[in-house]
Amino acid sequence: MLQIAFIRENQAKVIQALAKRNMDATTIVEEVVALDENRRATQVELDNTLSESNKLSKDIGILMKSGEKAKADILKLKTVSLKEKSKELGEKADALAEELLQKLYTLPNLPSDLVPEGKTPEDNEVAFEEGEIPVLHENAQPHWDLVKKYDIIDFELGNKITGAGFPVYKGKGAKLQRALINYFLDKNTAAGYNEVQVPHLVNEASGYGTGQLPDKEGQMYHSTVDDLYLIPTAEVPVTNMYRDVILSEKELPVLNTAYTPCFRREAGSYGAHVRGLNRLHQFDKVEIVRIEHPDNSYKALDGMVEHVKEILQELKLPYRILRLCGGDMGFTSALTYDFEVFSTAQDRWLEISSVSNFETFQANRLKLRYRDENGKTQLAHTLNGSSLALPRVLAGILENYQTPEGIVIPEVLRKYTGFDIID
RNA sequence: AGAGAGGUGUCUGAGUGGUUGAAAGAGCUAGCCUGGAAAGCUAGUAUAUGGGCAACUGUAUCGAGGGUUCGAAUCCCUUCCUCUCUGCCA
Repeated sequence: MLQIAFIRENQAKVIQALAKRNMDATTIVEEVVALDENRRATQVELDNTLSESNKLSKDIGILMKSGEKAKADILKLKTVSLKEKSKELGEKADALAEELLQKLYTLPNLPSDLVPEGKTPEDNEVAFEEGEIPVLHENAQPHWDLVKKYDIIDFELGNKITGAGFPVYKGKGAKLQRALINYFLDKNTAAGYNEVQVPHLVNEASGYGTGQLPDKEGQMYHSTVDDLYLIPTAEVPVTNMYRDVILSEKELPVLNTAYTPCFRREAGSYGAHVRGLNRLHQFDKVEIVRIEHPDNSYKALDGMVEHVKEILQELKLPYRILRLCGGDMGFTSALTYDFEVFSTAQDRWLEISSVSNFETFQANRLKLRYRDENGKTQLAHTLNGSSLALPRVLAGILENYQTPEGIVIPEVLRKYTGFDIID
């Protein structure tokens, strides 16, 4: 959530920045500023009224103590109108604050200066590309055929148990998946991230904290009996560990990593691009989350990009990095790099990681702050990235490493899998 | 899930209607003392938000939300959480 004080003082800047998201924010910014002004004026009036009645109450207390009940009764009469007035003003201030909040929820984060102009994924900027695209043998197949051939992932079985998008991993497929999780976690902890295991269901406050609510309400599975949401990403529980927390400056940066399953309803998506592992309702992901000093957050973002790069280099997968354009960027992000692996058999790029700096957007909702050298509290910056999302990495490996003899396991994974080929 | 007890500041812990944002102690910070440290002494030590250049100051907050009252940490209701016992269970 954007800070109202910032919007108030930088209206033109906010409108200009949001234009990069192809959004005309003129009206809403004006509304928000007007609401805020009205709210503050009402609050001042309310505060003054309350101040007056507080004073009277104190006087009444003193009079009662000294036994001057008659005098106290006179003062009591005076408070009646003040009470009515403050009730009215309080209700008005609350209503204005609520309206303001709802409006603020609709405003996405301001894109950083580095974000390229653009409307669609085609406008994303290729920032980096590396790795050779392998030349596959004649009968190369997409992963959805490969997994059947080697009987390592069973989509039908998942359909039977749950429904579409909930596959069953079997045998070497399950082992490979587990190997990837362990490998990713080991890479992350070696890079200084602290491994945590977190709940897979979160409450409403956590959903609001990281910005999934109210923006993506329909995208999360909701257990209505207990009013809990299945996490769409580990980002939600991991970042919310720091909701309402004030860190000391020397505790920064905070680095955490977690493996969790992720649950996404993916309402409205269908077609060839969602075949096989390309889009699932439940998938595994290892996430990295950082809390940074504002001065350091973009350096940290670069560091995260380098870290994910290294993993893909070790896996020897051809990949590229996109700097997302204003139109394709997530609601809460200020700058996002997407990683895509090239699937030779599908002849297309598959998104496998998204690394973002949220600046203070999440911290403002979370009330995640640190104390600066002057002892003042400041909003921290939050960042996160996938390192990595499993299914598409798996798809990339299956498709790019296929040979007539079977699927060769990338070398770095062999000590985790205990086998070097799926045949 | 049922019965009981409880949730107070960084921590321990007092406070059952009246100048209580909150005793006391610990911790922490600064100063004094010391060759240095400990001890001792002195002062300071929540957050949010409004006003003010600032000093300063208004308001709100004692798990959360609502209510009673001139006045609530204290009384009432709802809700969440913790502990003990019983039940169930990986």
